[in-house]
Amino acid sequence: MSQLLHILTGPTAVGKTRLSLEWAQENDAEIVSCDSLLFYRGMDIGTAKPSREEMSLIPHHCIDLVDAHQQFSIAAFLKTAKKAVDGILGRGKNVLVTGGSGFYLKGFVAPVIDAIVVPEKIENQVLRIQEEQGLPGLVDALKKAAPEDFDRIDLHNSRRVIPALKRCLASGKGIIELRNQVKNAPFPFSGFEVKSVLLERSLESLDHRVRERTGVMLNDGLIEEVERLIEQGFEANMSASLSIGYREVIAHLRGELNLEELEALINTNTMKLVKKQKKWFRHQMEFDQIINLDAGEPHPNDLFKRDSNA
RNA sequence: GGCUCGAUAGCUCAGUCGGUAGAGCAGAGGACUGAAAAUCCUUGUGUCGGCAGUUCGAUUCUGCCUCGAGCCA
Repeated sequence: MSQLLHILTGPTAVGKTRLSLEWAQENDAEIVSCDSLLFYRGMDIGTAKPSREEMSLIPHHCIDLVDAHQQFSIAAFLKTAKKAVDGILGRGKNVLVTGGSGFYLKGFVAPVIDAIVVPEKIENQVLRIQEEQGLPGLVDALKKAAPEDFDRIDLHNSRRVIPALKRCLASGKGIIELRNQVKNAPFPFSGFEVKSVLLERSLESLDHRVRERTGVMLNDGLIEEVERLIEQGFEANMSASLSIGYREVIAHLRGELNLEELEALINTNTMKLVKKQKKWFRHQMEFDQIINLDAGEPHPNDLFKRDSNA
């Protein structure tokens, strides 16, 4: 079987879902979701998860894998995605990877994480430093663990410092050494051929679509969905409960926002996400083809043709 | 109609005991090794509501006006 991945991405609300379904139907493909939230069960409305009907048309993978209070990660995601891809190829079908999570998407075309296993002892050690001394203590510890190049990471960002420190302690190696090692290491999709399409729209057009979509989400019961999730304890899962649409509804349920403010805030935060995604696609990835949907909906068979307006 | 309070960055507001002003948010740019829809970094000139007065100098003090909120009639 040929090891080929079709990747279809673009910012939130650009229109990925519909096009991906059309393409998958025309090309005997199954869909692998590349989204950092769709794997949480119960997060449906606010994530614009494909509907039951849509998922019944085409087999979807990497959706509804865990409960919303359970932690998931890019490592777990890539492992699951690899299994799904192998399965699809084994069935002799095409693979269509769709979603807007840039970091996760990169995992299909390049090594993005290392294979270091952090022992529980080190996990606890780092946690203790974090609790007792905060970021300065973590930076100090990192300086000791990797004196030559500790300052090559963002030392103001504990989300960078903590994993870096854990990896340095667990491996006994410096950051740069680890990075270089990862750059050349095999990754789950090493050797796969990739065809990629980036869907685009102007900010004005996306803004319009986002506003419309937020209104629909609230109408469809986003607030009730969040209430249900809170009962299941999803607030313990930061990556789920800090996501756009959800964290704003939580604030609303706490009485910090009225309905009008809620809708406005979801809109501006979604647009922030859109701009961040565009940035990621611009700086971190390369595409064979870029299609601006403002110019009109393409026919599914026009996708993945390398010679168009890329 | 009278009184009180307010009017400063796109928004919410600080502040200047008189020497032309600064935060948060938004916006813009950048980063990215297990939370990535997260997180972090950089980026702030605006008739300081209008007109006059006092002053070497007013956004700051005084008067009038305009607009807004509240209270009393």
